[in-house]
Amino acid sequence: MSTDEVPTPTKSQRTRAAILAAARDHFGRFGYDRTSIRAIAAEASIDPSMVIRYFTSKQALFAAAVDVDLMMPDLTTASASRRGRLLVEHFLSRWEGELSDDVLVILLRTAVTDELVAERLRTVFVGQVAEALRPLVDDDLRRRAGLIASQLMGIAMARYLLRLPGMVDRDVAGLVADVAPTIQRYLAGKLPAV
Amino acid sequence: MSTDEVPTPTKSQRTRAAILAAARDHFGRFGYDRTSIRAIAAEASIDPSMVIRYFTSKQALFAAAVDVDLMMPDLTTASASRRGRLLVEHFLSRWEGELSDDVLVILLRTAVTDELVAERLRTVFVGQVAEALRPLVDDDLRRRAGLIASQLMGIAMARYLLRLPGMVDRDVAGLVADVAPTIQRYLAGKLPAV
DNA sequence: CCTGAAAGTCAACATCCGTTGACTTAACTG
DNA sequence: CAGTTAAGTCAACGGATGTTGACTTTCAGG
Repeated sequence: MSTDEVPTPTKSQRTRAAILAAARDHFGRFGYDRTSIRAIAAEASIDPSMVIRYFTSKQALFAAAVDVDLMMPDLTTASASRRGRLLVEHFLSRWEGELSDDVLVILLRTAVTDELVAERLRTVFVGQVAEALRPLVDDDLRRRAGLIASQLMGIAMARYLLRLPGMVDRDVAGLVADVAPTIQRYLAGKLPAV
Repeated sequence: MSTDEVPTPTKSQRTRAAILAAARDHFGRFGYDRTSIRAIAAEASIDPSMVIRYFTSKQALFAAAVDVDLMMPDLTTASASRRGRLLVEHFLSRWEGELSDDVLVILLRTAVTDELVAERLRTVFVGQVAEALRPLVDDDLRRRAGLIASQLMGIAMARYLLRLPGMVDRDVAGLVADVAPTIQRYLAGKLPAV
């Protein structure tokens, strides 16, 4: 209680939280452009002007709603040969459940049409993915991180955003088993010279 | 000249082509929502109402502009061990150059926020990718096609749409060499049971 | 040259959007 | 209880969009 921050379930900044939740829901399901402040306000049972009052603009609301923490697991404690599988499991388990308000999915949906959001996603991958991989990898960090990101994002796109057949009709365990060797090779396998 | 269709460089349905070109350019660069008919008309040096006159609506124009042909190569003539590499080379060479008006990129950009476009992309993958793979694969066609699609789409996202570091700063040959074994395994390698 | 259809222009419509300012209600403090 | 401040409502603004209909220009064919 002493070091914890804001133990107070304080007044009506529950509305602030309600706005954020509604925003994440709408942004996640429809993307930035097709989400209107009016719709967010309606879902939060509040007036549209309040949304602007709490956050200054739609863009600022989006920025506040999408605060990314990939919660990358500590892979150094796992045996080297199992790290690829662990990485795949981490992302898939994160996305299973209802993923509509997963911030990473929101970012993916928006980054393809918004250069500022793309820049943000780049920062996340460099700062969190590449950084988590650094202690495991001695050579070609950027190269390996890029390859891993491409395969993981491809799965997110194919299975969760586009719902491609052949990807949606799989159970998580099977998918992990299929993809883990790929990630393991990108992570620690021998890659072709230059 | 007899069986060829419309050898005539006919009248001003060059404008029709101009509209389509401008539409592909804008849709490809900014996505569906951020492309206005007025902007397309301006780029085609024409009045916005003409765009509607030629195509009935913005949605119909999009549908007409995005007519997808992946031009999948015939992989059966290649030796079985090189087919993965060929597949990767095919897609990468297609996307290198200026890709802004590549219909597949336009589809990718739009499908993440538009369910109808996503459905269309699904049809393309089932009808063209899976179909091209059918003669090469004896088991688990959908499974293998889904895995391949996920890795290839992941590359498109990471390198061309999001421009992730570690993916943009590679030459094509190096990228092909890195990814080819993955595709080869998804295509013909032994996959875990069920 | 005249005519009539095709190609193109112009202005306006209805609608939705983000955002703003004036106003009213609720809640807390003295 | 009075009064100040925060929380919330209401109506409107200016702008952009897709789409429409009436009008004008272009131009081939008799």
